[in-house]
Amino acid sequence: MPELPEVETVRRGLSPAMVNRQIAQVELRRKDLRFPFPPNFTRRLRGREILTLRRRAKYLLADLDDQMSLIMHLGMSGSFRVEEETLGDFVHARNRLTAHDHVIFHLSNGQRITYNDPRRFGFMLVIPTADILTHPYFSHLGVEPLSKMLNAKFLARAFNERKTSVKSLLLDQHVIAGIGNIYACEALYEAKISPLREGGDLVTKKGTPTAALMRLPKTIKDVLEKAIAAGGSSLRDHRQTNGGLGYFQHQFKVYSRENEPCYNCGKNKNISRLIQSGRSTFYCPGCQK
DNA sequence: AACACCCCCTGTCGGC
DNA sequence: TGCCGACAGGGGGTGT
Repeated sequence: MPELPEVETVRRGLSPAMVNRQIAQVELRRKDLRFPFPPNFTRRLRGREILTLRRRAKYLLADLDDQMSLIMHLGMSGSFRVEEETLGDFVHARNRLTAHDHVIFHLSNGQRITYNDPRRFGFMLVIPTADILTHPYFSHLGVEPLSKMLNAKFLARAFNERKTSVKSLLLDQHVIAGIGNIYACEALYEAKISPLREGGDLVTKKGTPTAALMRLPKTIKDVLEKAIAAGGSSLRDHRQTNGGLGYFQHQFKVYSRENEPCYNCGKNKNISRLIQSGRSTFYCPGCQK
């Protein structure tokens, strides 16, 4: 589920609850998510203070007070919720747990943070903070799409001579890190670029960006920023940490709108769906060239 | 190197 | 009503 805007929404929701707080206890309600929890996972977190909560691509990184960092990935269906857990409330709190509440962080201030993940594609691990940059999960990640690193010049270099479709390139976390299926579709629509175009086709023979490629960095940033402002997109599982829904799904122009009219072309053209790299792509054949 | 394809897992939805 | 297949926001591995 969660692409960059959803993970960022979660980060902002968790920060007030987690940062400068101590983890009193971590409760695992099963031994694995996508992978088994590493040995001593709970012991390494118990008693630690969380200094910062960062996001890199679709990962959440909680830096601890002992030079270690808790790495969390939400997979397709992970979500967190923050609740009060006073002593008197404890029994009631337990009763509010559901079948897919897999990890509970009990904080020393009486709050608890519960990780829920029906599909269990998410995972958590603890590694030294200093090792994050060289860790296999992070060392090959591409640029942050909301940073200045993402610009037309960068994309021209990354796309040059690539025969891969621009849609697949946007999903490639080695190029840009954090875009997922929804926002790749939406950004290409806004840029009026067909998802079927080869990457190299968006670069001139001189290696400079074409006019179409010049539009793309801004549409990516715009769609991600608007989605963050809306609290992300809630299709099934995504929740803000207070339990509220994101509402960017109401602003989708193409995603999940197969056979519905294009807002740009009117009733002349409908949104199409096709499969690229095994994922659904939604686009308008009328205005995306 | 770069691609298509498959898998992990659970839930939901539409068609019959 | 129930059953069954398709599909879902991610990402890693394999084989070509």
